[in-house]
Amino acid sequence: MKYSNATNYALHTMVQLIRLPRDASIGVQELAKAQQLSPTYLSKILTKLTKANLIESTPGAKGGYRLARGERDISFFDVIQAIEGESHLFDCTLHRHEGCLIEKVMRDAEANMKQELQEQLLVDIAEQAGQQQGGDVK
Amino acid sequence: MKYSNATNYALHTMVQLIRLPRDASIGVQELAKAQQLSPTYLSKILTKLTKANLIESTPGAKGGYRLARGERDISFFDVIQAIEGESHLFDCTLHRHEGCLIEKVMRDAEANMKQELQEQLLVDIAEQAGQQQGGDVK
DNA sequence: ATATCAAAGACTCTTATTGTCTTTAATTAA
DNA sequence: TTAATTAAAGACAATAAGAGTCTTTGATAT
Ligand code: SF4
Ligand code: SF4
Repeated sequence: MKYSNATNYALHTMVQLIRLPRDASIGVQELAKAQQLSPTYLSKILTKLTKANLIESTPGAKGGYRLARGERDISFFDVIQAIEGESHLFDCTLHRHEGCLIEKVMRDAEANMKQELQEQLLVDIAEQAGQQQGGDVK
Repeated sequence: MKYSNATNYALHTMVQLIRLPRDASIGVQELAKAQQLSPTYLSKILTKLTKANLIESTPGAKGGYRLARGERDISFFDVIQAIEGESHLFDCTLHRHEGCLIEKVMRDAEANMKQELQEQLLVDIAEQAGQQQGGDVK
């Protein structure tokens, strides 16, 4: 029970993109290099982020990726949901009783966490995170 | 990214045990029947619950399982942790920078959820849940 | 037309979950 | 003390999900 590595990569990639100069684009090659990650694999992650309207892509020469919205409009939750999907942490696959109380407790707790992650903006950690992640990627 | 079925089974089993008359024991056979689940598989789950000191077991004839502590001392979180372990929802397997801000945000949100689950007692839903789960297990 | 880039899909590899089966050990009842 | 009963442990198989690679297609700029 753990968020996938893809989510981790996505968060880092978004930080990279947020730290990019306004209106600049960057290709998957460069993005992948910073994370020591295969470009084709990262490409899949980027496609998910694109479909979630967090970033936008332009193919062809001088193309690449850039943010699709203001940086103060990008939360941790947005990125996580783009990768992990809409699925719930708890999903009863058994009988699906109407008005299940177990599910309600679990869903409420989960909603709480997601709410908190919705309020956390990536841009708020992007500056300091840059010192870390930009620093010793060996 | 979903809590395992085992966690679901464990929650249901704990509800069953909470609804049991005081100081009565019940064997894995009966517990499994109510959930239409293989006894040997449920047995593994029960062993985890036992190791987490949520229930206690006695082998041999007239043995079985019963609560190991007061029912107001058993939270959702206790059961979940017994099955899922201590692992975190977010665990950076990459560089493990000191004082990572991404991890901090994720861990704080997770802690929030777990705190809420710690406050939710199984006994508080056991009565109504019994009507559901005891009812139409077909 | 050509070089450059993202998107899509088929495919493999690895890991975790789910589940079964068999053996061992502890307890009670006869 | 023997037999019946029950949990614990561990080996094993089946399935599903995640991680990752490779190749093809399609869009864009020069
Ligand atoms: S009580 Fe809730 S969790 Fe349990 S089987 Fe019914 S719907 Fe599922
Ligand atoms: S910044 Fe945090 S999440 Fe990113 S690689 Fe470092 S420790 Fe891991």
